[in-house]
Amino acid sequence: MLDAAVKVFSRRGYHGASMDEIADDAGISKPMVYAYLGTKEELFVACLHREGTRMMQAIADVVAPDLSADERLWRSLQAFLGFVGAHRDGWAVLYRQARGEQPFAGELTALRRRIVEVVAGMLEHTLRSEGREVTETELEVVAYALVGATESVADWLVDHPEADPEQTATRMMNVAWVGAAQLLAGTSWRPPNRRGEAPS
Amino acid sequence: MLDAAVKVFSRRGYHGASMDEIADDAGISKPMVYAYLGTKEELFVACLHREGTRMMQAIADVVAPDLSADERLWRSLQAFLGFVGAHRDGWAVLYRQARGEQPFAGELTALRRRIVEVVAGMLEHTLRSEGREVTETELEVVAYALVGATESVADWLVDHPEADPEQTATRMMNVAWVGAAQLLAGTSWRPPNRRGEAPS
DNA sequence: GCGTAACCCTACGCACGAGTAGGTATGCTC
DNA sequence: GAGCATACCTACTCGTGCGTAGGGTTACGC
Repeated sequence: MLDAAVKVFSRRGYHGASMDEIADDAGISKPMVYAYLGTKEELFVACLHREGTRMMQAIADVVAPDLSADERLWRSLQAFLGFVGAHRDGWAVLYRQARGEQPFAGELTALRRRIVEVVAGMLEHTLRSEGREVTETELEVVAYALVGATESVADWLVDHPEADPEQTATRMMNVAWVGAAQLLAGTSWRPPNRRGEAPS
Repeated sequence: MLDAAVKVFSRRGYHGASMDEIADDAGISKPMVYAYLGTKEELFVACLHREGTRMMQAIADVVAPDLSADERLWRSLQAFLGFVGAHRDGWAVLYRQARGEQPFAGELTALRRRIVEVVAGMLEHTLRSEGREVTETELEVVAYALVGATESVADWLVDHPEADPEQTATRMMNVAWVGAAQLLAGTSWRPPNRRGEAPS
């Protein structure tokens, strides 16, 4: 039944989806939806939570803490893009719909923050183990960039059903890791002849 | 007057914003809004177009075709993040609101596609000039990743008003360019001991 | 065969907000 | 100062869609 809701929400958006259509799609009538899932808002939150939990679980299932950083990143990417490929509707709800709607933006931000923190933590751990220091903000921005890049690629994947998630993950890894590896190794880019702007 | 609309749309979202509130915020009454800007949908599209055009213009103003690839990327990033920093509301409308609403998602996708194509074109030009071949899809995914990373960092910037756009651009450049430069140089990452998956 | 209870539906009330009709003030022409 | 146009507002209509009230149907107990 949540499946029907996710499907309709993903197609129409939160406001565009009518409870009638969801009920219709689920093969039951509206009062039943209210009886089982509560109001529209609660229903949407339920969808959000289920999809969010599923996604996090899909990643957690394949990531062991004793793996190397690049292996963990690779597995996460694989799991994540595999998940998105298999649950395109769910991802569309999470990523495209929930972000704009004020009542739910908070939920989403929290989920996203957890992911960013995991990525930042991974980077930080690797950096510290090599004795390099780095500011909190610096890490956060890099983590945001990596997460955003991945989300964007996931979005691309949703619109290209013929694409192979695993191959896409490899491509993504090329951008993320080859870049990150350089950063971790201490390579950094600096602005050309202007007022020097130390990257903190 | 469009400023008021953008402000309200960014705070409430497309559906959440009432024409009354927009009119109120602009200091005029509702029929005036209809007289000048037309229906709510037209009004939103007008906002979208203005912000989109402004953004593209801000970037076009600082990018000359005779610059090196990294210089162009750097200037674009600077201009883009500077723009977002100066027009947080506008960016919120473009990025957070318009994406989810079916009637406008197309507009947005078109804008985004143009940006992705520019980035992909830049990458391709650099690659070809070094004699390397690469598939269309490969380029597209990398471009999507870079664009998504930048959008994500822009999003971060919106939520951190105290951050300096230029410094953030430098950080972003570190991720994007250091990674991209490696890719351009031919370095690539491959999955560990599994069924070999040539990155095409 | 009649009470009743679980289950589900059709059909409605009601609020909210987009878009408009009709009226009022200000200024300009002659 | 009468006629008229422009600029704007208050106050309405009307559609849409959330949430619910009240009725029908099936199955079981007695």
